[in-house]
Amino acid sequence: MSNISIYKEKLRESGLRPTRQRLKICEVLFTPEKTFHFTINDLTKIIENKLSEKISLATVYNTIHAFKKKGYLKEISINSDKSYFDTNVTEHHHFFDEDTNELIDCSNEEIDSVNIKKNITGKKIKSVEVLIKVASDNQNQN
Amino acid sequence: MSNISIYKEKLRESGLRPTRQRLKICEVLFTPEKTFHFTINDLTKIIENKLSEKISLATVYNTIHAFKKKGYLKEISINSDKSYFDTNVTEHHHFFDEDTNELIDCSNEEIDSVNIKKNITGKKIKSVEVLIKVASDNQNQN
DNA sequence: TCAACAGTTTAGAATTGTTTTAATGTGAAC
DNA sequence: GTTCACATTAAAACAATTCTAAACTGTTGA
Ligand SMILES: [Mn+2]
Ligand SMILES: [Mn+2]
Ligand SMILES: [Zn+2]
Ligand SMILES: [Zn+2]
Repeated sequence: MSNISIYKEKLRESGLRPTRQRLKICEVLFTPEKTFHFTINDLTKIIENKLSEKISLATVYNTIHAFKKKGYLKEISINSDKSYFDTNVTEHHHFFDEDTNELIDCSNEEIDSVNIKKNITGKKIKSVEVLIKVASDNQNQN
Repeated sequence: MSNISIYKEKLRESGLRPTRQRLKICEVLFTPEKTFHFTINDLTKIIENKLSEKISLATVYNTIHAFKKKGYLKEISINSDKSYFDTNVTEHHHFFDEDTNELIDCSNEEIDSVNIKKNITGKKIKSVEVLIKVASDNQNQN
């Protein structure tokens, strides 16, 4: 039950050579039945610990950026410390749990579509996304 | 026509000593009639070029963080490169112009209030903000 | 089949934004 | 004025990310 040949094909279609490293990253990102959010650090840890593979950090960055450029990943900015990536590439909203630094999807059905009355002359809307920051009720929010 | 004594008072009320550096930063941030968005780099350039002052970078960071903590500034994350700050501390939404990297306010009257049907158990909503990315119509959006 | 080459990986260096350190300076209180 | 906690500073440290340049590898096509 390996998706490797499927990933090989997808990569070739995209003009990316199906290298060992890229196939491994495809497996980690696209085999799970549910989409998820991750940082580069998360991903390298999965590769190193769970898979006992060794892929250089530069390659992880290269690959993630290549996948993002092809539209297979989305980048999400929550705080300026680091980037989050999302294997759910549909337009959708997020909860951000400030206690755990965790992103949680909020589908479009769970938020009424945002009605924007203003527009910027000469500019086209590329995306509309809602970010809902949440935290434990009894929190010391300095 | 100087607001310095007002800023001095505000700082003292906040438990912050009204130092020369903080007063100068207050002037830059809070004297303009309109609120605005800036990065630390923007701010240091204003201080150095327009005002020919010299405030150490660490002090700029210290002061901005102190002002944020006191609620006089908001931090906005657009991309992970750098932080944006906002002298408009009310809850509001933003357009982000991908051509110019410019933030534009979108008041609550210009967006219908966001209706969220989902909630996260045990978590309280701290903020709900919409980010609308825009770009020139005829753009090469790789 | 295999030579050739463009694309890819890699370790490490460089860069950038930000934070920390530790020494020096200064506002406020007495 | 003296004192002390708070603040400023230059420089070092740090963390995320990007760049560099050399080695490697998938693919092409002779
Ligand atoms: Mn931050
Ligand atoms: Mn970025
Ligand atoms: Zn998501
Ligand atoms: Zn704003």
